[in-house]
Amino acid sequence: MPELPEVETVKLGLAKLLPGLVIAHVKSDWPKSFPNSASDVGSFLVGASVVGVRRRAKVLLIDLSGLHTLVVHLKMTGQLVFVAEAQKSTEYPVQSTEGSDKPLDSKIQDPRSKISQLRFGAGHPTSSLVGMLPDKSTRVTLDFKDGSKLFFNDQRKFGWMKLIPTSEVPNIDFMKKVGPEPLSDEFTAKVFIARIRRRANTTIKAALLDQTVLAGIGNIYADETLWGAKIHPATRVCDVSDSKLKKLHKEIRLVLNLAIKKGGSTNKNYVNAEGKKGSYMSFARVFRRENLPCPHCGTTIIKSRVAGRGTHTCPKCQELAE
DNA sequence: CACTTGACCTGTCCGC
DNA sequence: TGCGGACAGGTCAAGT
Repeated sequence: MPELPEVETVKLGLAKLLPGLVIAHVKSDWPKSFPNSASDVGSFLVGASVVGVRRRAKVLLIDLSGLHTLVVHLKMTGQLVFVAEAQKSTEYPVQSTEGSDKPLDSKIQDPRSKISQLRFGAGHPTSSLVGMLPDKSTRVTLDFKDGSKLFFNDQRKFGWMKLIPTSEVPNIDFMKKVGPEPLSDEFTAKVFIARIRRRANTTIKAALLDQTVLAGIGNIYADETLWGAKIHPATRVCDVSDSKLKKLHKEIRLVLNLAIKKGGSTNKNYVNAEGKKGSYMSFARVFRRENLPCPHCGTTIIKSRVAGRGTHTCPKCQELAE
C-alpha cells in the first residue's frame, strides 16, 4: 500500500540507480501488469536508456530516451527490486519480522557480498525470510545491458506498468483528474479547504482518500492526519469547521514530510534504498494500533469501518458530533 | 452530478 | 488439520 511517502522514497532510490542504464530485454507474463504489445516493447523499450525518474501522486514515471516513459503504479503490493549484478536466479534477503527494528539480513549490508540488491515498494508477505528472484509474484523483468535487473513484483496483480510517449503522460485520465501535490507550495490551506469543501456531504475520510481532492493520501495517512487534527473520520465535511480543516492541512504536510524523512514505510517487508526499513510503524499514532493506548490521552484506540476502510481512532480525542 | 459499492487479485488469519 | 469466509486497500466502473 505505498502512499505518497513510500512512492517518493522509491523514486529517490531509483533516481540514483537507473539513469544511464540501457534496457536490453523485457519479460512479462501477466498482461494486465504490463499491457504493451511486443512491438511497442521492441520499438520503444529495448535499446532505450533511462534518463530520469519522477513521481506524481502515487505514480512513478521512468523517463526513457526516445521520448517514452514507463508509468508505474504499485497499488497495494507492487514493489520494484533492483539487482545490480547479473544473476540467473538471485537470492535476496528480506525483513524477517514485521514491525521490528531489527537490522536487515546481514547479506544486504555485507560489503563482501557480490550481490547488491535494493528493494522498493510495498510489503511482500510471502517472502518472510529469504526468497529468489524472480519469484512467483514477479510480473515484469527488465534486463539492462550491464547485467543489472529491475523486477516488478506484485502479489495481488493490482499494480501496472505502461509504456507511453512522454508527451502523453499529462493526458492520462488519472493525471488530468488528480489533485495538487500536498507538499507543493501551491497547496495552501486556502486551496485545500476550497477543494475539500466540494465534497460537502461525504465523510472527511472519504474526501481525503479522493485523489481528485489532493494527491497521495491513502488509508494510513488518512487515519494519522485525522487523529492529529482531532477530527473523527466519519464526520461529514460540511460539519468540519474551517479552523479544523486548517489544522488538518497543517497535519497533512507535517505527517507526509516526516514519513518521507523516515524513509517512508508500509507494512511488513518494505525497505528503502539504503537497505533500511522505513520507520513508520514506530511513528504511527493510531494506524494499526487498535487496543493500544492513544499517545495523547491514553484512551484505548478502536478500529471501525469508515468509507469502506479499516479505520483507527481515539474515541476521546476524535469525538463524532451528532 | 454527488456519492457509495463492487470488482480487480492473492495470501493471511480466524473460527468452526 | 482443513475449509470457508472476512480482510487487506488504490483506483475505476457501475450502481443508487
